[in-house]
Amino acid sequence: MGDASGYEIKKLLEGPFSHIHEASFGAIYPALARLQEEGSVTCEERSQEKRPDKKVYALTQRGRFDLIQELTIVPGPDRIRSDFLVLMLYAHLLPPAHIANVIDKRLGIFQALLGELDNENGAPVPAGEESSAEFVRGYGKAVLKAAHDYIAENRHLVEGAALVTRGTRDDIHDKEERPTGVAAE
Amino acid sequence: MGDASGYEIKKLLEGPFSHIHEASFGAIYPALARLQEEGSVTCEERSQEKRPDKKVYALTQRGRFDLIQELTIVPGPDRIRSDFLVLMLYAHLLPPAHIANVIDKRLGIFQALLGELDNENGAPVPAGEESSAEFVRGYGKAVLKAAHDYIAENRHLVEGAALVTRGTRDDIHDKEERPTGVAAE
DNA sequence: TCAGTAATATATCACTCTGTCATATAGTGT
DNA sequence: ACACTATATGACAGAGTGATATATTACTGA
Repeated sequence: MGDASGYEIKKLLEGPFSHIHEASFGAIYPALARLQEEGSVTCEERSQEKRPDKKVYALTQRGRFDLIQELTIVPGPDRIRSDFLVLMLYAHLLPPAHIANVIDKRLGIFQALLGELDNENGAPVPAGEESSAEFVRGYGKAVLKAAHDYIAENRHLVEGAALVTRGTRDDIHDKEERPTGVAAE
Repeated sequence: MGDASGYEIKKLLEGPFSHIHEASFGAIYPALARLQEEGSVTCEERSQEKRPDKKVYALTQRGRFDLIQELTIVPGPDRIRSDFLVLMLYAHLLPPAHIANVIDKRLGIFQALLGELDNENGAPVPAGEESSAEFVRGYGKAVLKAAHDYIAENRHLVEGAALVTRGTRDDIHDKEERPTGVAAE
């Protein structure tokens, strides 16, 4: 979708494409180095004023061909890891106030992501790719909205009177948010 | 949610909980061994007729306490990796027939998963946990349905006349499905 | 009858990727 | 002055994936 540096790729995967795929710097930088060695991308070092230098990578003919080869698969099911849903599954073990707090934060995250997807300026799309990008953005919006609305309408199922039957739980307070490379707040 | 062997845990994460979390044997078996060493679970070896022996693990008091500690976080955003959406993003590079094939398969996968979530017998839930489990199952159904319906209504955006401008693409045929530990077909 | 496939069940391991830290520059807040 | 945020690249320990190995039982077609 155009030339980019490793840092720029990471920002894209945190922003407008956060509902598609994640990747850390530890994946991106080694991958770019490997692709350059293989001749799939070229690298141009650009010095910037007021900012550190950056390395802008561009797809070669060979890289474009390899990309198309890689895309010619029937993709398997999406891979999901949701700490939120794991927590909800055990909501009955935790104080209702904590669950309510988590749900409020979650609804906020979803609204923020929806706002980001509505913002057209998020990711400028090259000509000829608009409708693919539109499809993917719409998909994200549809799924995010469904999740948001479901939680808002059904939160009573996990916020109801918790059945506390086992375990010493006088000392439960909010822990630090589990860190993820994704900044969504 | 009850005693289980490593194999049974894997099957749960492939079936009724596939929209929550994934884990491979390489994660599950070492984790169970570590938990046993730490005293969070006990292990009972059971010999079975007509089947290989299995090791059934059970949570201890200490394990239950540690679980609650682990759950007392504000979970970060869900982590998603969708080869399907990556493919859709580059749909314009591929033959419309291939995209149509992929979309048909995807709609089938979603319908199969929805059927699995509708089947109450999928995962027997212990008393007192029904409404948490119901919330999580309903979440999966809502999100899956939204994705399915969005794809069905908007597939024209990626199946339309592909703008083929670059690359040699006379030799594109279906590749093997990318393998994942999850059996969803 | 016998090979091949599949399901059940546990376990190990190379390799990839994540999460964290290190390094550097510059702006912004307190 | 010190902390924090943002841009930018990279190294590295450890966690997890995907593949493989092993073993038992059952089914299926040649």
